[in-house]
Amino acid sequence: MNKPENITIDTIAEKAGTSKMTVSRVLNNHPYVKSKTRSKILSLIKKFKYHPNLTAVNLSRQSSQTIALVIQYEHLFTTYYFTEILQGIEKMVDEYSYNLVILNVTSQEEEDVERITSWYFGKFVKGFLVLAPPQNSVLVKKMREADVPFVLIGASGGFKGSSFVDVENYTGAYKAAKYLIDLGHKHIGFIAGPPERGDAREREAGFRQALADTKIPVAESLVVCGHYKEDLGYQAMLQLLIQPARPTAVFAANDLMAKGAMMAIKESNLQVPKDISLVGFDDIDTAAQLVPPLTTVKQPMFRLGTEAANFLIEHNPEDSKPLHLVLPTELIIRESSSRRWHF
Amino acid sequence: MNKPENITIDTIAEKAGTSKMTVSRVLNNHPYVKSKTRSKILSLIKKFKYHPNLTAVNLSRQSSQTIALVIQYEHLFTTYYFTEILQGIEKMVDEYSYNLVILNVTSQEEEDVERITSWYFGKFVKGFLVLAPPQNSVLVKKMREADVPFVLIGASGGFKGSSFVDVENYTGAYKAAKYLIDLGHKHIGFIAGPPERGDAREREAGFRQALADTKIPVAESLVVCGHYKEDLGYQAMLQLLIQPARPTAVFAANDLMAKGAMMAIKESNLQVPKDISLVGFDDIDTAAQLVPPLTTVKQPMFRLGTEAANFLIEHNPEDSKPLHLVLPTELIIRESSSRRWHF
DNA sequence: TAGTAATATGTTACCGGTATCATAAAAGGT
DNA sequence: ACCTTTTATGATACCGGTAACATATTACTA
Repeated sequence: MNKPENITIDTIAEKAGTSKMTVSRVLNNHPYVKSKTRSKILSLIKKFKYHPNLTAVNLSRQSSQTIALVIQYEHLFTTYYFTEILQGIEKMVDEYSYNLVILNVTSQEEEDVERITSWYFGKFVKGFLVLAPPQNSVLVKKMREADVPFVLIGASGGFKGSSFVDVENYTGAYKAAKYLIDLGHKHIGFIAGPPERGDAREREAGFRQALADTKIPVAESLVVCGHYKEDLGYQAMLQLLIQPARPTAVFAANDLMAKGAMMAIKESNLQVPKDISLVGFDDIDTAAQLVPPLTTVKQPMFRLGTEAANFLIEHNPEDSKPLHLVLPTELIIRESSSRRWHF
Repeated sequence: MNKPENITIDTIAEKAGTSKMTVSRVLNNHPYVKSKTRSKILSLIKKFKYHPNLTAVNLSRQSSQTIALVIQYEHLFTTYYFTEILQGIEKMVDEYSYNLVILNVTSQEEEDVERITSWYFGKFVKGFLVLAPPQNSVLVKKMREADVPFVLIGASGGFKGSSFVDVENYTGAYKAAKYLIDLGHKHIGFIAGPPERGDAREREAGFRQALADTKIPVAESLVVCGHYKEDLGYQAMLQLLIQPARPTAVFAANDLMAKGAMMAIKESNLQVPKDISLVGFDDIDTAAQLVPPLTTVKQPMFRLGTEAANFLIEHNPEDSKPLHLVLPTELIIRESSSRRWHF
């Protein structure tokens, strides 16, 4: 029953007959170590399966090499683009040899504030990336008050004083709506996202402005809310279809709802785009795989992740101005949209 | 430019005119502190916004109060039930005042092994919950070799020696298939999950056994693979529909594929369940919201999370036997399935 | 070959808490 | 009033590393 002794840096130093400082130098690739000493130590490390105690390392270095991503798990499936952003984040985190942890925040943010910020105050993490917080986020408010370093992802709207990366929701939506108008559509439906989210509001604003700019009145009966969810997009579309003056084109504030809408259209024995043109937003993976492939507004999601992570890691909050980065969106024209044929 | 001094336990002790030990006692609710002293210290803590350095606490206590959940982000959307499991985990984690971090593992597991296990070796986490690893998981293999504490969630199949929680995939699938058979169906299609996953194989085995037990031959042309993905479920169903002898019932190995399948059926102008009965597996949120609501096999996902987390937190690996817990599944009969009418 | 620079290693203090043991003060018992 | 408990607080060492500085060794230069 030999107790698996705790192997520390001292163990290795002793076996190697050196001071622990030399071992530390080997661990950190310091140049001033004789190659013979180095290899001896390395083999001992292997032999004893030594792993440095990261807690001790962090305490000593007074830094953590870790950042946290705060997300609302419940939203995971409506923030469908999540994985791509995450991949962007991970890329940066890898490049800097950082670590990433993911922390959950519920819709009762108040209860989570303490738990989450203590990761920073307790010196566990250098700062936070906050994914798409609601406009009135208590968490963000508290973080700002307490000078916690953070970068918001996709929530430029309500937090002008803080660092954020976001995409041109307004312009993207404007372009999409304008595109439909240019195709001859005058009766355009809109399936909106959740009103508490800034991006959703911007997209709606862009849509409305495009119509306004071309003197097309917005029929309020053609604007319905789908909260970014597929099944609610389906429901919303059904609602649009029973309108006395059915729209000839529909713009959904995200692809997931567009997908639901497409299903509803098909089930009503109508065709996309012959009877109804359909445009989405996000360009999620499945957008191109739908039948017909979905015309949509593409966001540079991967880059959203890299930029946010890069800033958080590179800049310490005292010495730099907040990051305000808004990336362009691009209209991807596929086969779900076409010129208006019927009246 | 007053530098925001680092507030430590010593700062508070000094201001309070006590030793830092007394402050430490206050922080940890030790009874032997005069209430006057306690309240004085508490007010100073508040005044100076003192937060204990968790890194120091952990180093001193030689423990971390943190567990990690390892998931493959890429799978996030096929492991749809993820959020419910997560909520179960978080419940336990909260109860024990633990912390949870989520770590990503890619499909190139080899590259992640070191990064992930170092969270344990570096004393950052007490152990791991591994969500639905592939059957030949390198990560799990290495963890076992290195005596890293972990609990697998939903992967009992390939890892008999390790701790796991899982559900009765085999029995659940058997029940579903048997149910369809009892409804008079003899021509039953099966949409399978990814063959590298144990649960998918068990579900297929249960399906096959039910047919075997009732002397119904399995038509291999009616078994197609959909890899747990919605759009592949759609494709798979289309394939089943062009078979010379169309199935009168289809069992999909998860709800997501069942959903895709339902779409395919509707688009082919057939009706569920009149023309084809449809049964899924998982009972995800949307299952009940489909039109018609989906008959499916419900898994106790929340409990899967609580049990796994509870075991990992409560038991240290040396002193206890591995956990082998298999929770029952339940057939939820809704409206997507009915007696066979036509031949 | 001494003198200086570059390389290699060691010493000490410190990061910010907690555990353990010692000691002081207050409370209780006779 | 004296002794024993209980309560309250302090002193010291320690957790496992790293930073900064000191010292020893080797290599190069004139």
